[in-house]
Amino acid sequence: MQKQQPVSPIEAHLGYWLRFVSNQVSHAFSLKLAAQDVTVAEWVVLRELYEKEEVVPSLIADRLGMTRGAISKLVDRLAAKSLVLRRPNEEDRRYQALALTGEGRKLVPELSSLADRNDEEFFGHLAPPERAMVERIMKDIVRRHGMRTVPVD
Amino acid sequence: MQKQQPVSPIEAHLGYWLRFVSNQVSHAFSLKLAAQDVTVAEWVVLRELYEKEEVVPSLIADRLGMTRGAISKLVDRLAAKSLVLRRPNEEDRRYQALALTGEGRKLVPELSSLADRNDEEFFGHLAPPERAMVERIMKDIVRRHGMRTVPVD
DNA sequence: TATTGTTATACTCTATAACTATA
DNA sequence: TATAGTTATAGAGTATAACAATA
Repeated sequence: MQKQQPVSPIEAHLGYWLRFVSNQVSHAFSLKLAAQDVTVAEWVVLRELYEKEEVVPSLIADRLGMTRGAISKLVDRLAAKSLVLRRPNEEDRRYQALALTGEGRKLVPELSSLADRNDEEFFGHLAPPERAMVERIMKDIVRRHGMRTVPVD
Repeated sequence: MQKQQPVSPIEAHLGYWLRFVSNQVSHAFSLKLAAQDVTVAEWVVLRELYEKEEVVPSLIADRLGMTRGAISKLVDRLAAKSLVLRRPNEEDRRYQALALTGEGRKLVPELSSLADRNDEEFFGHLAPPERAMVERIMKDIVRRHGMRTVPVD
């Protein structure tokens, strides 16, 4: 039996606790979305399209930190579910525009209320100053590290 | 053009910011581990085995919230890298014991220092009371929701 | 030649379920 | 029959890179 080197416990890392909670929150949300036959990545794309009217796939890929290939497959699924449309751009035919269908536009507010409910479930008990402090710290870390893309997974 | 229903911005959810930071922290850590040819899931298993001496795969699966099938494949990879051994149990041959090899045992402290460094990078700037508060809040949420498994992904 | 979007390949993880060896 | 571990299949992500169409 070899000697044990001193190794810090995983629970000593703040990143561990963050991932612990974040994974459970995301998982609980994904279960709620699954009841509507939507994945978290799909939800994020639908949410992006809700305000933007028409968006080019490459732009979505940049904003979400996904590859164009990943977006392409994702849009395939959303189109198959009749939630999103691809419209060819006549001026420059390399481009296309993504837009919500009527069905997709109707679905977003429902999914959004699932997100509200999920957040309330996990963080609703926090005192307002606690909540504000966590939010401030997280935003601060995002800013310090120049994080730009919306988290999808 | 249809009327827009009021939809809360994603940034209004604390879960959004948590996932944002947590994903970046985990991603940065996975890059550090990749330099040692190890994934995050593999690291968690190695870390589990470091203290426990010998562990049954089903127990690992339970603790990490993974299926037995997932653990089986994971252990295949770790065994192929000569980091983990499977030892058949002679008393009940349905069981086996997992244990670190010498190489695996040597590697864990190195990976652990990568974890330390990663945590420091993202949370080192926090004032001790801030850090303590975040940690307390996260642990509290874990306790409230009866979360038991170690987060892997 | 550069860019958009698609497609192919490979890899990690997930989940379900069939399968084997053993008890 | 129940359990431990393996294997197969399918699905959702990731990444890289080749590819066709267009500019």
